[in-house]
Amino acid sequence: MNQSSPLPAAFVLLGPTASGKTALALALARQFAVEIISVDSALVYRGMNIGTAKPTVEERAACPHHLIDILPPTQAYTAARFAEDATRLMREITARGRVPLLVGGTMLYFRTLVEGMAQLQGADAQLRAALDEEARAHGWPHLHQRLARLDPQTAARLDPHDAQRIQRALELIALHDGQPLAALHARHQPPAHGHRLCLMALDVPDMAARALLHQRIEARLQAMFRAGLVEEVRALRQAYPQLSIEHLAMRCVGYRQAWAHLQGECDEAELFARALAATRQLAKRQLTWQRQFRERWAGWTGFDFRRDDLPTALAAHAARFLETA
RNA sequence: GGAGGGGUACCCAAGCGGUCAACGGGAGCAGACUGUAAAUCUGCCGGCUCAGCCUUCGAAGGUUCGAAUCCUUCCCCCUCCA
Repeated sequence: MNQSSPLPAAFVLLGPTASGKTALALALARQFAVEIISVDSALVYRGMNIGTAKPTVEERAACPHHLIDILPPTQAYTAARFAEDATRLMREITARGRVPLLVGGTMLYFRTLVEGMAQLQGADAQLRAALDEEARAHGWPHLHQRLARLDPQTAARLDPHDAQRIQRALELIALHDGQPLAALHARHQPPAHGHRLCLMALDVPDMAARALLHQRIEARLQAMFRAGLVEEVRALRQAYPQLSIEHLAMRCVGYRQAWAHLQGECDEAELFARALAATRQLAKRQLTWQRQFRERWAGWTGFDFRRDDLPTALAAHAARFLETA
């Protein structure tokens, strides 16, 4: 990279669920020649529109949108796949003379985008099935003990009940000839997208702001129910007979709870209460990530999500970023 | 009016003379997080000048060395009979 060709710019907009990202992204799209890349593990699935608060077809007509509706809910999308897709799309968009605008709330994906990730083997369905089987028989603490023999360092930092991470650790070790995770993580690769990122975040800075976010979440969930969230899940079950609660798509907030309701596990009032709590908890975890990012990433700029001048404030910030090449 | 059941911390709910600030679950708050991440997991969770102290188990009295647990009266809720 020489000084006469600085890295092209990309805009990044992240925030917790229901903080207003979609509308803001569209506002930016009116002022800049952008193409939007969705950074969202749920928007990738076709047929999941209401519960994911997916931008409507009309909204998406305002500018090109990517990584939305790219898979049926029976398939799995992953962070690694996102890293590949986003890298490719960012280059393509820049080559077209536009600016990539990455918008969403899947914080692991953002971390991959900014910090990169290690070059590792992907999921191995057979291996995972075998480990699940063992866990059912003996429990995850038992598998954690095995991990302690194979990779004491990793076992020490994982809780014996952290099913997902124990499984992935054992999977990785098996796929990499017994190498411990520390060695594998040493293969960490910086991100390959070749852009300098304008990091803009929607902040929820105090408990009063949190209370407002909770109100918005509840209002939006009510709207989702009125719009037919339960019917959407019912339709998915009919359209994809093989679809089960095990599929990643059905682990999404709202869908998982609606699934339980359709199985007769709870009435609609209970469904609503559970989905509401799950959404708030999601927002909370997103905010935990954001606090960490704020400390870690240079150039991070937070905006209180309650501000009523957000479109102009973000546009001004983005314009300044473009100028400081 | 009569018979019975019940009122426990934000919610549900165990406890039924001491080991109870009170099992458990939910909610909430904080945190972790390297190819499942809208996932998975952990900690805290009455108050305080916090190895101790203070105020709690519908209310008020009482019994007892000691009560959420026993007694009395009162208030409220539910079921059945009238």
